Amino acid sequence: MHITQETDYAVRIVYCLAKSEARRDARGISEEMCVTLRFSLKILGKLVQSGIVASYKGNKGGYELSRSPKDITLKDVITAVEGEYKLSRCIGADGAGECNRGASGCCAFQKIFTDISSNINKQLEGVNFADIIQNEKT
Amino acid sequence: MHITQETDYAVRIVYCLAKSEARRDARGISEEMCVTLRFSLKILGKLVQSGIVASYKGNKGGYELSRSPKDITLKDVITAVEGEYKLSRCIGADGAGECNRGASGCCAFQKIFTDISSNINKQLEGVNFADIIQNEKT
DNA sequence: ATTTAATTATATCAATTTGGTATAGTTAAA
DNA sequence: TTTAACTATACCAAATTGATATAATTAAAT
Repeated sequence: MHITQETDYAVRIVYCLAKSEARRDARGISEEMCVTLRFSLKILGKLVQSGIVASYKGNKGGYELSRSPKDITLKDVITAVEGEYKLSRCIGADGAGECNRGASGCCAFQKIFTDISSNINKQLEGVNFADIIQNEKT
Repeated sequence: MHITQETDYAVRIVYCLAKSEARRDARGISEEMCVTLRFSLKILGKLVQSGIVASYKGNKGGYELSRSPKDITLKDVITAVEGEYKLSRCIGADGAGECNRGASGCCAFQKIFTDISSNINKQLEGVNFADIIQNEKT
């Protein structure tokens, strides 16, 4: 019932890129965020795949955010690393049922779990990286 | 970023006891909730230890809720099985810092993670088992 | 007292997830 | 052509999770 270490690192990496406002290579990011280079590379790969980060190969290559920090939310990063959030396995990512308890393929908790998941998702969507940087300054 | 299978079972077990309004033995509960007897016993042990459920040994023994369903929330059950909820390991259960990033032992995310954790906790505290049973009937 | 039907404590174990590493290959600027 | 980057794939070990086993304890009923 918490984000994984890997996701925590991912949040810090995105934060680092957001603050840098420049292309950064994996080595620099990993040193600044105190995450091993190889693990950073793995996480950066996931962030690239999900479209949050753009990568540039070759000499002078590196990583940049692919859109403005204000358009990247905590939910985006969590989803990129862990997949779609849901409270219980018994519900699908879209809120539809996945468990088969009860004759109707439905159970007492599907709606409740779905509602809570959706509220938590809204929470996570409400925090973007421009805000995070802004808040830090105050 | 979701509740474990064990917690999901625990929620169903508490729900079962809440609906029964009578002393139930582990075998009956486990059959009704489709959880193996032994695993049910383990979960019931945690619920007893946390004070949600009362146990009675010996012949005609079994389990009952130790207080009214309306006074048992989803958060109570999740905490009983998984321990206190927090979004990231980098914050303590009380919201105090546990990580040591940054010179001051503080980091850009401690406040944000703490705020979100506390909101999610409020969500989970807002759902009690009397409501769950009530909702099901409509 | 004895039997029986229950819980309890402790220990163990296998499967899954998580955290982290290694290697070989690809790309593009200089 | 060299070099400094990223990429894809695979692998492995530690931690967590899900589940089981055994032996002991308890209390009602006979």
